[in-house]
Amino acid sequence: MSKIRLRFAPSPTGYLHIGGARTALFNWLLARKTGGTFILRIEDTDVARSTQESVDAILQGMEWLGLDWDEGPFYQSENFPLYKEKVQDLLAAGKAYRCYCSAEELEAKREKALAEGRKPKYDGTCRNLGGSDDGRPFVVRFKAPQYGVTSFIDLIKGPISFNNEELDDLIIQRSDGTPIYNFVVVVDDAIMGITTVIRGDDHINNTPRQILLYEALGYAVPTFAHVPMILGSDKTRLSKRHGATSVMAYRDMGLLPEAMINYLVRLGWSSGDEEIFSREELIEKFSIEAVGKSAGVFNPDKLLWLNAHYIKTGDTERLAGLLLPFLAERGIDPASGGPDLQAVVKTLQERAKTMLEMADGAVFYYTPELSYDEEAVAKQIKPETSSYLQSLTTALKAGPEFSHDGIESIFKEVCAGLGIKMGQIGPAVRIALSGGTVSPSIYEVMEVLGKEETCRRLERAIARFTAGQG
RNA sequence: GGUCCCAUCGUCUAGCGGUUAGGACACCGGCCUUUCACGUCGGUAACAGGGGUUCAAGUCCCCUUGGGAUCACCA
Repeated sequence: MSKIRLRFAPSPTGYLHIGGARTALFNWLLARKTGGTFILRIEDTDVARSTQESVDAILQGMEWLGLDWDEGPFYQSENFPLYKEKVQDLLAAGKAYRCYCSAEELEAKREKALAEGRKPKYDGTCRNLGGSDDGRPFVVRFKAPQYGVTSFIDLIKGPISFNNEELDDLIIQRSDGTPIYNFVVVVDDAIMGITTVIRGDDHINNTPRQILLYEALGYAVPTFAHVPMILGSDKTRLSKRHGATSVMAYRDMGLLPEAMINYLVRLGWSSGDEEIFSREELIEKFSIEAVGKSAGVFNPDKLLWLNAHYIKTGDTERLAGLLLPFLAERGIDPASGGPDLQAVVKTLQERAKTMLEMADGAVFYYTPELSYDEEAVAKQIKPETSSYLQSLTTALKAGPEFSHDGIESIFKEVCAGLGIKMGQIGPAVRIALSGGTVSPSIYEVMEVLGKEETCRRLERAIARFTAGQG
C-alpha cells in the first residue's frame, strides 16, 4: 500500500482562520498518523486578491499551531505555463471550447434566470461554435457532459452523487489567460500526487466538476473527505460577527496552541468520552472516518476551559517565557528587577484562564509603589488594622525562615497572640501586598515577594492606612 | 428557486436494534477556603415531527419540517 499524500491549500486573501486551521489540522494528523506526506500549497491564482501579507500570516499561524509541512509551500502562480498547456490539451481534444460571451451579458442572463426562478446555468451559446482563435477576447470553458451521473464516496459523508445535467460548462481560463481555481486545483492535486483531499464541505458542490476534469485530463481521481463547517453561536457560518476568527488573534488573547489544537480537533471529532488529548495521542487515535457529518458551533467557553487546563498543567518555565510579551505590554520587564518570574507564574497557573489574565494577575508583583483599591481599603481597613499589621511585620522580621509553611505558622502565632481571627488581618495584608482583594494565597505571595519586599510593602501600607485615618 | 449536505441536553459529543440515553463545557446548589480561583460532590437539561420495517428503533427506510452549503472571468 502506497503512502498517502495530503495537502492544505489556503488562498492568501486573509489570515489563517479557525476553519482553515481545523482543515489543516485534520490533514496534518492523518499524514502523521499514516506516515504520509503533508503538503502546503498556496492557491494564489487570483492575482488581484492574493497578498504576501496573507501568505506570511498563514505560515505564521501554521507554525504557531505546530503544523509542519513536508513539502512546499508551493505557489500556484508559479505554474501558470503548465495550466495553460493543460488548457490547450483540452482545447485540442475538443473537451473545452472558447467562449466569447462578455461578462456583462452573462451577468444579465444570470440575473434574469434567477429572477424567473430558473437555474442560472450557462446557456451554451458558444459550446458548438468551433473555429479557432480569431483575436476576440475569450474565456475557455470545459465541455461538460450533459447527461449521466457523477458520484464519489466521501470518507466523511458517504456516497454522494450528482446528475450531470445540473453541472454547466465552467470557465477554466479567464480572458486574461489565467486559469480558474476549479481547474488549477485538479491539475495541481494530480501533479502533486495527492491521494486524499480533505477540505471544507463547502467544496462538495465543486467536487463533481473536478472529478469530470480529472477524467478529461486523464488523471486518477483522489479520495475526498469533506469536513463540516464551523458555525457561530447563531448557527450561521462563523464570521467576524461572532468574535475573533483569526488563529493568531487567539494567541494574542493569551491562548496556548495546544488548547487550540485540542479544541479544534474535538469540534467534530471524538474518541469515546475523552476530552483532553496530547499531540501524540491525537496522532495515535485520530481517524478521518470518525469525524462527524454535521456542522458544529464554535464554543469559546470550552476553548477557554481547555486553555485553563493547559495553563494549569503546563511547564512553568515555558509559560514564563510566553508571559513575557504580555508583561511587556504592561510595561513590565522581570529581567530588570522584582521577584522570580517562574515563582510568580507558579502562583498564577491555577487561577488564570489565559496568559493575558495571568499577566494582569502578575502586575502587582512588579509594582513596588502600589496604589490601593479605595473601595477595598474603606471596607477592610479598621482603626486597629495598623497595629495588627505592625505586630505581624515585627514577627515576620524576627522569624527565621521565609517559606510558605514558616510564614503560615508565624501568621497563626500572631493571630493567637492578638486574639484575632485570620479574617481580621488577612484582607488587610492582601491589600498591602497586592493593592486589592484578589490575589493568590497571601502565604505564596509573601514567599515569592521575599521577606524584605514583603515587610517593605507592609510598612508602606501601615503608614498609608494610619495617615488615611488621621 | 435548483442542487447538495446535515439533524441526541443551550453547546461539543458517546451511542453503531434491547441503555435508568453516558461524558464534557456552560449553568445552579453543597463541600473546601484568608480573597479570587482550583479541586471535589450533587443537580437541571436531549433523541425535531410523522409514517413504515422489526418481537423490539435514538439506532434501518421514506416523507415532512428545520438548518447549512453552493449556483462568479473568488478560492
